[in-house]
Amino acid sequence: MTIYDSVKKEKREFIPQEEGKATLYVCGPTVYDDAHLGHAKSALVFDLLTRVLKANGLDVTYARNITDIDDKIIKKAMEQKKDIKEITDFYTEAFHKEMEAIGVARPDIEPKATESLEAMFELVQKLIDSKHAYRTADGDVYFDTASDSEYLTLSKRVQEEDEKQNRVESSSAKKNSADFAMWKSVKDNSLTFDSPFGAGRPGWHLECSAMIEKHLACGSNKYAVDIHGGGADLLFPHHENEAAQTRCGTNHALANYWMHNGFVNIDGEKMSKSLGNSFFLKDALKVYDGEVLRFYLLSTHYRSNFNFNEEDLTASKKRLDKIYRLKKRLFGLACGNDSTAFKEKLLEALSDDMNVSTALALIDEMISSANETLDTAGKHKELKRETMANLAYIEEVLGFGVKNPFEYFQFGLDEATKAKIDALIRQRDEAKKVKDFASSDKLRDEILACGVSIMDTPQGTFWERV
RNA sequence: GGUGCCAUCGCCAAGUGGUAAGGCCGCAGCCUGCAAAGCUGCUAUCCCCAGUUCAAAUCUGGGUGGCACCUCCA
Repeated sequence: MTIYDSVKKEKREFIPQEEGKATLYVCGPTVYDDAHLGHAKSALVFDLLTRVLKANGLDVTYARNITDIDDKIIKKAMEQKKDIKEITDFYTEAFHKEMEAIGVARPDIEPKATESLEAMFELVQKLIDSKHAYRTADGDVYFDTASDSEYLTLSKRVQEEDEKQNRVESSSAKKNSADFAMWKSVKDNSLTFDSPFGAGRPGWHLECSAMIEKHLACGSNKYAVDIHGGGADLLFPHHENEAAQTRCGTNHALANYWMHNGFVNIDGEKMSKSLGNSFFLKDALKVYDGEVLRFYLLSTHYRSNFNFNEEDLTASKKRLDKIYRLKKRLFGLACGNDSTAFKEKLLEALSDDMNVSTALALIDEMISSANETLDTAGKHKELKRETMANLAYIEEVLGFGVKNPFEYFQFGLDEATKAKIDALIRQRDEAKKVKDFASSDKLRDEILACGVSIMDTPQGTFWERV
C-alpha cells in the first residue's frame, strides 16, 4: 500500500513499524458545536483508510480524540449558563450519532482531554526537566522553540526574521514569538484544573502528544505512531507543535507518515464558523441518506479541495442508486465470498493512496457487466454468486450499499405516504391486467406526484424515491 | 508580504513519459402497452508560450488564472 506523506511530499510505500500492525491517530473534533461537512469529510477519509489498511491484512489500532477542554467550550457554557460537561456531552453524542449515519465506525480508542490530564502533566514535566520548556513568572509553561533544532521542519516554514521588530512587545513573557503555551495559568473563576504547575488549562497542542504517548506509543519504536492524520489546516501550527513536543519530550518522533485531507468548500468559499456558511451534517442528513453523503464526500480524492454543491451530490446519489438497484436485483441470494479479479483490482486502486475515483470506475464497470449478463442470461448462477461477493466487498471496504436496498429507496417517506403509494400501485396493476392503459397511466401520474418513480418488472412493480 | 497546492469533455473526476478511465447531463437505438430501470452506441488531446525527448496531459522554464496556510478551524 502507498500513502502520500504530506511532510515528505511524496507517495511512500506503507511499512508499519511492527509487522502486520498499524497505528493511526487522527485529530478529532472540539465538541462545542455541531459537526459540519468538513468534519464529516475528515472522519470519512480516515474511516476509509482504516478499512483499506485492514483489507490489506493489517491489525489496525485507530485513535481519534475528543477535545473537551477548550476556550470555545467554556465561552459557550458561560453564554448558555450551562455546565461545561453538559455542552461537551451533548455535542459528543451528536457527533457519534451523525458519524454513524454516514457509516463512520467508532475508532478503537477515543481519548478525551479531561481524561488525559495526567499524561499531559507528565509530558510537560519532562520538557521542563530537559529545558525544552520553561515557566514564566505568570505561571504559564511555554515550549521553547529555539531549543528544538528541528522545529519547523514538518511544515517547512521559514522563521520570520522581521517578526520581532514588527510585533509589539506582548505582555507574555515568551522567549521567542514562536513559542507556544503548553500550560496556561488561569486566574479568573472559569474552568481550571489543578496541575503541578498551578491551576490552569492545557495548551491546544498538548493533548494530542500526551494521548498518543499514553495510548499508542511503544517505547522502543522510532515513531510513536505509524500514521498521524487530520485536516490540511492542522499541519501548522498544530501538528508542527505536537511533533516538537513529542520529539523533545520522548525518545521517538511522533509519526512516520503524515496525512492531511483537503477542505470542503461551499460554492467555492471556505466553510468556516467566522464566515457563517457552515453546512451542518445534521441538516444535510435531513435531506439526504447518510450513505449518499458518504459516497459524495468520498468520491473525490481526499487530498483535493472539495467544492460542495447539490448538483454533484445528486450525481453521486444516482451512482450509488446503481449499486442498490443491482442489490435489489439479486436480493435474497446467499452472499458469496468468492475471490474475484474485481476485488483484487478494487483493493489495488484503494491501496494506491486511496484512489477512490479509480475504484468507483471499477465498480461502475462491474455493475454494467453484471446487469448485462443478468439481462441476457438471468439464470447464470455463478455470475450471481460472484456479483454478490463483489457487492459484499464494496460494503466492507468502502461502506457503500450496506443498507436494505428497498429501505434505501424509501428514504424520508412516512408510513402514510408509503401505504398510499402501495395502494395506488395495486390499483394500477388491476387496470393493467385488463389493459385499461388510460387508467393505469393516470394512476401512475398520481404515484409520481408522491415524489417517487415506478418500474414494472417480472417480479412486480417497484417504486423508488426520486 | 512569506510558504505551498492546483488548472483534463457542459458539470464532477482518474490518469504523473508511450499515445486521454469512470459518472452526471445530452443524442440515437434495444427492451416496454407506454414509461421507468437496465443494456448498446456517440461526444475532449488535457489553461497559454517555449524547451527536453524517438515519444509529454504527464518532465523543465516562463506566463495567466484559481485556492490554501501563515490567527481558532477538519
